Amino acid sequence: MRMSMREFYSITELTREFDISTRTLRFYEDEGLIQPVRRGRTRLFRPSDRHLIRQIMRGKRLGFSISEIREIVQMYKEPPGEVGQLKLMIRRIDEKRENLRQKRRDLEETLAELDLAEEACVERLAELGVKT
Amino acid sequence: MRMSMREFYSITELTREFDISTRTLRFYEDEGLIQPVRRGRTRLFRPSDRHLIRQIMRGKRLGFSISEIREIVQMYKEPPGEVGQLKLMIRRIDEKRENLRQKRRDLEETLAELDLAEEACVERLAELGVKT
DNA sequence: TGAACAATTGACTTTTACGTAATCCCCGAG
DNA sequence: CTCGGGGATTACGTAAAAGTCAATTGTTCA
Repeated sequence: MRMSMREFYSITELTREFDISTRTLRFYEDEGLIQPVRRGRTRLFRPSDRHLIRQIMRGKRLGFSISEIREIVQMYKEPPGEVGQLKLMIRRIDEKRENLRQKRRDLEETLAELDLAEEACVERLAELGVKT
Repeated sequence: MRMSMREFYSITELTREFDISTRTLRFYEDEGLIQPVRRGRTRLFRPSDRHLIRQIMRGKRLGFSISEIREIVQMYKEPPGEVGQLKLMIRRIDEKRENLRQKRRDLEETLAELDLAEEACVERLAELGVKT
């Protein structure tokens, strides 16, 4: 049935939802990350555009540049039809995954060190006779 | 014993080890991230500076800005002596950890989608009669 | 219909994180 | 000595990713 699946979102709706500016969304369109349709000159964002924006924001939070994000969203799309292209795509996906696994290691290490730092603070507080 | 623990590293040694430029290391010093000692005007990097650089690079890979990295390395240092400062520090550590956990969720989601994308490619290859 | 409001476009500005000379100092080898 | 290499400083340049501002152009609804 897919009720309540809206057909279009306005640009300001999405800026509010994702807490970004219209300038940013237009910038992403210029960069070819999203292609909202138009009614006259006004942009109409489909659910698929919205989903893409969600993925873009995720990429941003992970510190990827626009061009890296462009590469990643390419990977999510329909696989190419030609064998060479497919193999290339698979290799690039593997590279990205390796990249992400490195980030995960970095992340775990950082979290571990922050845990230690917090422990040290709590201990210090205890020494000063403060109840946590 | 701590044999083979060198006392100092030169700037070019570290640029080679971390694959960054001297400009970058001087920039980090200007930004207050590292404080190598000096012999005359020449910078001498201690093992602790080297360790800090390692942490900085980790922060970079995770997409943190210089000021975020500055905040993080503050947290690794000795806990402050005053109760108010300690409590503040603990709150900030918690915030960073929440931030990192968000990154981890983003990371897992991205990895999962890349897995799907790769599967799709492999399937497509199989359809085309290519043996993986 | 006409004022208010939402969107668009284009140009210019800003911030971050360095890159890139240009020039100078110091030191050890030949 | 002297010169070549490593290091320092100063200052200007730049690419990425938007922010900001101005001038217009629809759009709506009282």
